[in-house]
Amino acid sequence: MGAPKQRWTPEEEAALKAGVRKHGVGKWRTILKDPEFSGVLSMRSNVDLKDKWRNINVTAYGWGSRGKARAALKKSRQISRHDGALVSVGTTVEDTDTEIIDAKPLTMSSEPHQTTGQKRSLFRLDTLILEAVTNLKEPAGSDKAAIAMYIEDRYWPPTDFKQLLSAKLKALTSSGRLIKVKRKYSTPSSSAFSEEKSSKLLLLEGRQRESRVDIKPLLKSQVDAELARTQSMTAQEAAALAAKAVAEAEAAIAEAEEAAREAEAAEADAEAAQAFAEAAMLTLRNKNATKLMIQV
DNA sequence: ATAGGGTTAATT
DNA sequence: AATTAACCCTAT
Repeated sequence: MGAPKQRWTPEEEAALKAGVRKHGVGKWRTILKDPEFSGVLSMRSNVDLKDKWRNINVTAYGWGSRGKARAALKKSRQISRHDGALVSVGTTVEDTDTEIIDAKPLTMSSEPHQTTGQKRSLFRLDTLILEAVTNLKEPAGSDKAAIAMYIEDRYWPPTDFKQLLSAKLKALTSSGRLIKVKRKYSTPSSSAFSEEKSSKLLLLEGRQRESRVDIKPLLKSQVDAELARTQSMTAQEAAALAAKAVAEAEAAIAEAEEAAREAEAAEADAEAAQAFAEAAMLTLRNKNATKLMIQV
């Protein structure tokens, strides 16, 4: 009879990720032949690897049942949104491993005022944010990047709505409509207790429960997923993403400083460390995208 | 050999 | 019943 379905073990999954890291996405046969992974993956075929990789990335992005449709939408949006400001990067190909990208693309593009469009999206932004947080269903809450991605996927975003998003998140948090725990936002009802709205209390509670062992693997997997995606991108897409990553990293660093300033000593340490970790990973992601761009 | 669409088994 | 994950099929 047919094979009863072999579920992937964490070891196999780890081997696959490592293999992709070493050989790149799509080199399934190569990964399989590599003696370092051939042992663990001996029960798997190259097609299995491909399929599993697809599943990993789908889940890592919090896609629901309609991943395909959203992927299609996303792609068309990304293609249609190339500003051209980023593409002028490929000039220096040699020893430039750090600041190839002069990132200010997200600030103000030549758009004068589109009152109708911006106003409408602004009006819905509160709702969209809440919708994003609830639909993403991330147990530990969703960070700003995830929320932004969710919104970008479904609705056309204003040229730079990241700033607006930050402001709105802040407002929603202080008004109690969102709970912020370690730079991740979740809806109050999911937090079991709804009456206490002292954000500092929540902060401490969350810290104790998650104990930072929980949060790091999550972030790492997210970054891994995005790294993998950059490897399957075109140079233009990678450039756009890289620029975005730089902007995000800058924002993260700025927020870290802000947090450090206004929090007490112990909390400041934790907050700053977390923010710094995110910033560092964003930077790493940026470097990889840049590297890819050079190769291609 | 790989990517992508599609199907079926398993989880919730 | 709905969602997810492993598996299968086909075109490139």
